[in-house]
Amino acid sequence: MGFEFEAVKVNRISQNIAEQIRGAILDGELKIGEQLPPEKDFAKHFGVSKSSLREAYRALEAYGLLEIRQGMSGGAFIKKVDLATVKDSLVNYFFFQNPGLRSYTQVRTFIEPQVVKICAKKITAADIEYLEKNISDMEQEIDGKSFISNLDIAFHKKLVDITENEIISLVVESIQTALINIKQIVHTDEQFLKMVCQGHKQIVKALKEKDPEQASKAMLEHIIEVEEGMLASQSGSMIITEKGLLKNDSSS
Amino acid sequence: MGFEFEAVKVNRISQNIAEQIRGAILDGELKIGEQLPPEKDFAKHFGVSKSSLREAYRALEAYGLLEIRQGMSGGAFIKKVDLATVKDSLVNYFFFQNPGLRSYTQVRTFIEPQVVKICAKKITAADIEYLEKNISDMEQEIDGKSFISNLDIAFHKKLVDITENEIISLVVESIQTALINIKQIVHTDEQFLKMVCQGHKQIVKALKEKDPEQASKAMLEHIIEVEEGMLASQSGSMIITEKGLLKNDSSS
DNA sequence: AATATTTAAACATCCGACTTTTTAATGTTT
DNA sequence: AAACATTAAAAAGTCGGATGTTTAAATATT
Repeated sequence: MGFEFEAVKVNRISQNIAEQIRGAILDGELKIGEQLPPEKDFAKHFGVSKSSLREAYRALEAYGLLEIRQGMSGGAFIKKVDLATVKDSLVNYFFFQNPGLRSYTQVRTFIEPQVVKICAKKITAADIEYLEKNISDMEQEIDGKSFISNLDIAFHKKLVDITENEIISLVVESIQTALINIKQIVHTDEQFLKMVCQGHKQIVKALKEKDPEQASKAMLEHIIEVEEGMLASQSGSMIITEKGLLKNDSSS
Repeated sequence: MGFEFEAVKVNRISQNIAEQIRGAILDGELKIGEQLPPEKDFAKHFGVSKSSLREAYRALEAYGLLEIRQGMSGGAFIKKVDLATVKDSLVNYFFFQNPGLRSYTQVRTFIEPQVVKICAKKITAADIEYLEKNISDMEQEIDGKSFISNLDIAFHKKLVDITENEIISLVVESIQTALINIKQIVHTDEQFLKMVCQGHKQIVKALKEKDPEQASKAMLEHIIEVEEGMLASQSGSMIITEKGLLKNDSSS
């Protein structure tokens, strides 16, 4: 039959409750901001102990679906899952999956050139001003040797935000977040950073001219340049594994 | 300074422990499959109660980082975060974000035409066989009026799998999962499904001819056709909100 | 009116007894 | 010896209630 049986999982009370509540949210029975009854009452309502209910809450909190506030007018409140939660989840996934730099670059070459095509049509004067300030800030940081790579992310984030497509934002930002870990290790040098600036300038130039094709081309080249720069530093000697995210062949 | 202060968060014991364990995993101190000490011992080691430790476990389980097994040789084991966990997280996020069909389609038009370009170069005879069987299965289901839309997902999943890029797989599959919810509501008719089949056939035809441009073009057309089909059904009368995923202006 | 104190609601933590699940060890039967 | 059944032990799961902590609202004080 080619059918794969799946391991039947535990039937923990807390899990059952968490699923019920999540289900109620997805069914629209519970809405954002709505407050659940106090632990004691709610536990009694389910016919379970307070501990079990609390364990369910911890899981729902981890999903980003619930916020618990202590104190007098506190309680458990249904919460909209925020970007940070889902990004964390993606970072956890990528940590184990550990895709190569190649995979990240490939996705970026798929998406970001298309993103700037749209930007070229929708971009406003204020957007351009923001991007140009971003670039000059970055140049200053490079001169001051105090580069922390947030401006790079902000630049790309700004572009995807212009598309007003939440899914694209999520994907691009998550990849950026995952790439930070690699970048920290690769320890980018001044030359590399100047190259990044140069790439950004080309992109903005094309956007100012409202030239989608040119913008797309500039973005594609930028992404590939960045990858090559990172690969070059990687092959070079030192691999500072500050956060242990890079597995090394030499056993510690 | 333009600096945004963030709300200082709770300092719950369970959260502290969960972060410590997550940190140890991300730092490589804890590896996949590794077993944590028994609840009682571990709680004592942290100097906290069993309840607090257990609450931490529930959060880590939700992150997909931990698996708890009951029984004699059970315990808490470090687990690799799996696709299902991160997909769930994305589905939760999309539920609240509730992006329009337009957003989904846009991302697909960015990614999937590029995916089949790569497929055209890497595809094997076995892959083509799989895809053709998928299409004929789908045609049979349509004739038998028992369409459940899993074959459509399998078709697109197969294509992204050929790229061997885990990130693309995750993105495309998550979008497919999110789209299921919409599709269920839109209640696709026979004509629509036949159109889907036709689109798939065009794609496979181009892939057999190893023609990247043609494949890309066929995929792009397919995605847009599907969107138009879905929009058409949406504007048509009935909106069966089986799972309440579609907010309706009429209050119940 | 501003400030300080009290109060009460709700979550947070702890503890210890008890239950259930699961596997391994042991015993029993054929 | 092999199959099956029983027992034992380790570990998670559940419970309930005592106690602590936080927070905001109510009250009292200056």
